Amino acid sequence: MNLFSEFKTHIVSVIAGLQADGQLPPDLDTSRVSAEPPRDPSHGEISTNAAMVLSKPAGMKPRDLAAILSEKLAQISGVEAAEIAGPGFINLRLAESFWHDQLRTILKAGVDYGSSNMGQGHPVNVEYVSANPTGPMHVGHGRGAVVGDVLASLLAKAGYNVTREYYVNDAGAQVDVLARSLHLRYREALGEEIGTIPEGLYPGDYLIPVGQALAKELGASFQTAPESEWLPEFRTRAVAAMMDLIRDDLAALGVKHDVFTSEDALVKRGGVQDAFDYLVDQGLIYEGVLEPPKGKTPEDWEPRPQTLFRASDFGDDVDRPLKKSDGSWTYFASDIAYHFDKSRRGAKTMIDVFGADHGGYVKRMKAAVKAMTGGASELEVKLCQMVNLLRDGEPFKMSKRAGTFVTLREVIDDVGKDVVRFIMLTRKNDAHLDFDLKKVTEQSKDNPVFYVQYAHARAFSVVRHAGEAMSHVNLTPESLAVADFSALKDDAEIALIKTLCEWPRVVEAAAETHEPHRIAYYLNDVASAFHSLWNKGREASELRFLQVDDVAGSVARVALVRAMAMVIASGLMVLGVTPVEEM
RNA sequence: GCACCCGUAGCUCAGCUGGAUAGAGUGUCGGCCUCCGAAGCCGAAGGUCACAGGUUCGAAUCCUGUCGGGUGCACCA
Repeated sequence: MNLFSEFKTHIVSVIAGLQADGQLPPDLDTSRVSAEPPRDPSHGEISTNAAMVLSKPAGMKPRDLAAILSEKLAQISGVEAAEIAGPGFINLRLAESFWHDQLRTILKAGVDYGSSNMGQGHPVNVEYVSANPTGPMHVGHGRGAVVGDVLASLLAKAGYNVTREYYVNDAGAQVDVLARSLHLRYREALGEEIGTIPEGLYPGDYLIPVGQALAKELGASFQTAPESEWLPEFRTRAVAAMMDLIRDDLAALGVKHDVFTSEDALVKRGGVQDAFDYLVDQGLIYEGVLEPPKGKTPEDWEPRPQTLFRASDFGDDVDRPLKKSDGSWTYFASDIAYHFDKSRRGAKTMIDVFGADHGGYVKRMKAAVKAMTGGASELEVKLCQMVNLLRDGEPFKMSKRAGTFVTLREVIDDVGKDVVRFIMLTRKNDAHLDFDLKKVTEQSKDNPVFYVQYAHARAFSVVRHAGEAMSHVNLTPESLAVADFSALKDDAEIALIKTLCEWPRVVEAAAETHEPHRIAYYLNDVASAFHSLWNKGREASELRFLQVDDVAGSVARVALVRAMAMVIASGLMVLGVTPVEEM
């Protein structure tokens, strides 16, 4: 519940009252009635379209209806005036004391301000990262990791029951490749000359220490053994080592998961077979031959009978194979089983955060979820576009030679996790993101992280000074919350309170649309409003936060500053960024 | 050829899920530090919201088509 939805219920009840009086017809749909902040601040604080939306069904002219409504709305507590404007908007102006009360609410709630019960404990499963366990994370993975992690935090703040999940793709041919690559490094550690890593294997240096550890532990027992003897062992160990690596990267980025689900384990316990059987029972499986893709037929294309799932019955473009020609499961088959599993574990809403290169995969996965759960669970896929690494405006050169590429870890070590996390949210997920390693370390206005952090640090600077100048006054949030705020009456001061009051609404809107980047933009707005007020104090001395001859006013302004810092901190906590008190 | 995403100021992008005169940052130009942190602020300039239709009180937003860019397109994961 936020300020604006509260007013919407006020407005709806006013309408209901008019219906009871017979002034309005009984059957009106109020679902499209809105209560929003108007774009132009001169239009007041809350704007409603009620008269325009209801005019036609009520059989009245918008402005006539607005006249009736505004008279009643003006009587709501805290409303100073209700004005009719434009085609029939009703703009509400709220009293200064109303905003002062809101400020008290913020100070009492602290960083919990903005928390909501909108989700009502609805179970949501957010799957993110799910990087293949074949090497360390790269920067693109990092974006998905941050988007997923922050989305999960955001949903939790909005009252959803969130499970954070990582799907470990530890089955399939890629793990064989990894195991062979590791075996080579193992032999290398035993003193063999292995030369250059053959094409098709993973050349990265990160396997060298793993090979050395294995050589030390196992000795030469697998050095010359046939592959069939060592492959299972090396698969397990390689995956474990890579997951350790990835977990380290995630920890460095501050990204958390509740559950790691293993694809291999899922397959071994028969999960895929179960899901498959279910689809067979539903009559959604058949043997068939797919048409070649039109326009661009692969050179090695040949008609091939396959075991197909009727994905096109559920909105996909074509039916999709679940078994390869050798009879083994496709990745899609195990992914169906995996999502079925998540659904059975209680997820009513599933959100997958993928890279944009998985775009072609979305329809079939949604189709599968629809088929498997009969609509009981819903899947949404967030696709994250590429990250372009730059250094001072120039594209960052990545050398794939010898497997060296810019890892996520290198970037984190370079600029810090807070910067990485914030920058990853400065674009909506489906837009390309330029990440300039030089600009974000410049600690200037080029750098949105520092703009927001600076506001927080400045606020604490004021609080520190206040503590020295007014050592006899209790400046804890609890006592500030009951202070006299009558000194807060300048437009710029009230404007800052209004901006702070939008936080709960931002949380709810961002949670509902699954758009975590909105938090970053909002925090920028808060910082801007604060910096602006700060600088006004340079010219208008009555706006300076601390004034020796005005203790009551200074206390009121310190309260405002503290509340601002609380909202910034609350937002940064959702982003997983540490608010700093000094820079 | 098909599917998905995108097209907003010179550049990079927001635009509160249909609202009033479309906003930031950056760049350009001009101002503000004896004073709580100038890592900041204020002002000016900059637009046919790709184009054409449609839906309605009202469209950058929703629908259709066209143009332009990106991504993905049989047993890989």
